[in-house]
Amino acid sequence: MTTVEAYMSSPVQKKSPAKVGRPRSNDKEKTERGERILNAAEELFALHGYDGVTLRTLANAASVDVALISYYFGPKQQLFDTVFKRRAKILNEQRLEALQAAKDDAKTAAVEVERIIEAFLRPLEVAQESDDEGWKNYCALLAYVNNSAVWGPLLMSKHYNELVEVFVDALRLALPKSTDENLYWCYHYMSGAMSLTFANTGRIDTMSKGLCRSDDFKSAYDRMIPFVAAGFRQVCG
Amino acid sequence: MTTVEAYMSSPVQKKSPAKVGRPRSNDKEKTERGERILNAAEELFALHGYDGVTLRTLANAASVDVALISYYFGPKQQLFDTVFKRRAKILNEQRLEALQAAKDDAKTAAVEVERIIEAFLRPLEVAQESDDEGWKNYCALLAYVNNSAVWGPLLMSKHYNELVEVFVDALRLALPKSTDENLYWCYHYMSGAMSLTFANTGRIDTMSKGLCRSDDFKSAYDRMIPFVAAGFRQVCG
DNA sequence: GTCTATAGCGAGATAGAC
DNA sequence: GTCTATCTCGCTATAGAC
Repeated sequence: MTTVEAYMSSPVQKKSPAKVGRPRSNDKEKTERGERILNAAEELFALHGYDGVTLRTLANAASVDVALISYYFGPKQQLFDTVFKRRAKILNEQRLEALQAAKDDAKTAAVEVERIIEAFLRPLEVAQESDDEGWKNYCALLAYVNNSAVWGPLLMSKHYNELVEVFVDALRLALPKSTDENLYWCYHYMSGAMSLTFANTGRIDTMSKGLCRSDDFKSAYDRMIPFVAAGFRQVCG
Repeated sequence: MTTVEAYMSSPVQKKSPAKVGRPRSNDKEKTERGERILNAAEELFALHGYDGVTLRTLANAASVDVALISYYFGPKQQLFDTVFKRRAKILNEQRLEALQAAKDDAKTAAVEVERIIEAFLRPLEVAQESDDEGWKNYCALLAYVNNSAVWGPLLMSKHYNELVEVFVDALRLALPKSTDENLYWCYHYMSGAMSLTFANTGRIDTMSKGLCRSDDFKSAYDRMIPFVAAGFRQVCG
């Protein structure tokens, strides 16, 4: 626990104050290793699930000794939690910023449904399109966790409930005639559509005989946003 | 393989022709055991995924000896495949029947979008509400497989692509202005919304502070159908 | 047809050498 | 801080007794 927290609290700027003495071979190497482990874990957990990944496979993928994983991150479950929470904060901040920008534009009026959905979903397109492959893997991991009856209740609620509340509040203002029950169900459908897009299984490729591609994120989100917005208006309008 | 196929081809009426001779303790007991294994496997695979279930746990849950699982169903992968395909056929037949009924009602005209979505989704509500708990578990398994980058491409395409084609054909007639690209993406969003509902994670319960319940399938589908139909109209109209 | 016993392997975790 | 070696446990699969 302590090791993990220490690592997570200062993930980048841990370059040691004095760079004068003997050239410690660790320092940069250490954080690099920690990140290699987290990146490999992200990818493998997303692809095979928690139980489908062994610490040995992971160590191999990260080019690191097995024992180091436990040394850095504690037991396997704790590693999983660390991987999951790593990018949650960043993602939520971006979505809240986008929502705030929409609110600023609307001034005193309620923000339009489309703009709210856009603020919620578009940052995910950006993430999945990022040069950092890790974001794509993290989104796939989100799909796994969100659909898991074991991990979903634990991790999604812990790291994403606050964000959901803010967006549901905005949607309530945009759709004042709606009951909360309708709002939450519609949020649920949006979450499902989003998750399957995260999962990036390549199924739409074969289904459409190559017409659509799983990794064509712009196409996916350009259609998902109006689709979801229309659904909200229909059910909650 | 042979054992599996033999078992699957006559799942119920295998009561042996002559019930006259000595009372074989096997017969009924055997199929009961086979079904107990499949039912337990369905439940456990849905909850923990393929790698999260050991044959020992499964044997224990089915009150059966470990060795019997291999004897009946072959290696673990084959068991998984058998579990997955068992209810796929039944489900697809029900959905095709519902679509045919809608087509009959419409006579020469194209079937309405809402009716097509209804034919696609409502049989799933019925399944999830069934007294046979197995259906609920199977739907959760579908959520797992559909979101898995490993199993999805293998099993979904194998057992559900034909059905998808029929429904996309109907939707194409209902929305003649749409491109196929739009149709497939919208199908994808519907599939995602549906999967998360299958997953039955209880997350909407905590999110909505008890206002909505994961296992309130009527509420889920009554809203999902207009939500999805409106989305299709918006993007493909 | 069923179950016991075990082969053969690999898992997670850690003690202790360096 | 890193890695070797090992403990203990559990896995899938099957051979062979009943």
